[in-house]
Amino acid sequence: MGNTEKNETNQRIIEAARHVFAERGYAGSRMQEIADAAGVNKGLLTYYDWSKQKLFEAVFADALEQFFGHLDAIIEADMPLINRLESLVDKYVDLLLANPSLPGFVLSEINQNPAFFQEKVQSQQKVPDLSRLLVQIQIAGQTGQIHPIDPFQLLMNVISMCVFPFAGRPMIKGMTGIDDNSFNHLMRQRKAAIMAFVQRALRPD
Amino acid sequence: MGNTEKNETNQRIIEAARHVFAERGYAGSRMQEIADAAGVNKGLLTYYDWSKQKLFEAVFADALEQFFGHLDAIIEADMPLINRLESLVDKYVDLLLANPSLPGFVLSEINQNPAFFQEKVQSQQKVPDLSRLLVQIQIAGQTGQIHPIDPFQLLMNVISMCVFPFAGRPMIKGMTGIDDNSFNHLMRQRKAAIMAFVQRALRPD
DNA sequence: GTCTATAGGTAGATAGAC
DNA sequence: GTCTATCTACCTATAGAC
Repeated sequence: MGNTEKNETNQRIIEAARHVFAERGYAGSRMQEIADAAGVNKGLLTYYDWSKQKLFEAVFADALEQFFGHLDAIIEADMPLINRLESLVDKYVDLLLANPSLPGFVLSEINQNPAFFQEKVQSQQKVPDLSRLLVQIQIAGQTGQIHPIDPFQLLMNVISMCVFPFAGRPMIKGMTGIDDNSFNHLMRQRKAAIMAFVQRALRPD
Repeated sequence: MGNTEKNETNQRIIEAARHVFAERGYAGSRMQEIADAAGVNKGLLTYYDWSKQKLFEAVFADALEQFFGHLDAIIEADMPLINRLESLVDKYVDLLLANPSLPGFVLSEINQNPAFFQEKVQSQQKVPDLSRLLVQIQIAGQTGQIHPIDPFQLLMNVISMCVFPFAGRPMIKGMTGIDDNSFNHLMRQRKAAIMAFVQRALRPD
């Protein structure tokens, strides 16, 4: 991934690749379409030393970084469980509002090539360590701060509620007939809706 | 070798296509791999009048039917809201346990080809009408059966919590290192976990 | 019904002109 | 740096042998 110098044309190629790969997936993308989207000739992709595989790895590594990177910061910070969950929902939905195609892209590619993701997990630290958060949930249950709950299931609940609507965005848009603006509006409302839901479910008897 | 054999071979082709398309997506699938998975020669695909597109449409229509079909039955039935939600979670997680690759497949293809899904929605009744359920949630809130909640957000919460872990199954398996058996065990526990969570969140003050 | 061989088309990559 | 032309490999589909 050494091709990230400031060359403007090269940046346009990377941006175009990000867009095309996110829309069509790796297998469905064509170098010709990436070149067209970048407004450059296909031959230039070779000139800038990009193969399809290299372009994808650059774009996908970046997507994984975005998808998981924000979690780390939230998990490392020192705050009470409810605030941490609130911060997670707030920041995560904001991230997805700014990058609505991210979940669909990442989930599709991981589904279609689990081995590639497995490598990333083992070789690098692209994937956050959730154990601290899981322990905090366990303790909060034991000390009566929240109603006791299986930490894994709570975390899965919160992440599911944040991410799924974006992963299923074209489905939701298709079924309800709403446009991008209405969808975004619903998702901004959703931040408060999720937290209200979680807080009611967690509040001690 | 009579008609029975012909049907049997054709059936093996369809099953193989279901498997390969679910794993690799439309663009990443190869007719050769489908033939191999079916244990037949590639030329037979033409003999049984299958093009790649035809095979995919057959398999995908079936997947949509499974993904949405069960919702209809639950929505049509006449029961109190909480029971209906419980029935939805119970039946839906069971369906996904039996077909774990279904969400990843359906969501990937809809993301990569929204127009195709849009057609299905408009032309046919493959997609359930959720309005009855939304109205029931609204009324339950107004009559004090449950704590008032935006019906869309509640429905999104419940569906997200059921479907997302399966859509992200390779990711979850990769991050936690668990195998299929452990994953299935967690998802079976999850049915009760989701309903307990929802019921606590919805219970009136 | 099933196989082999191949036609026809397309996509990734690159050499070489400018 | 950018474009045109082309090479090579692969993929869908099918004709024809058995």
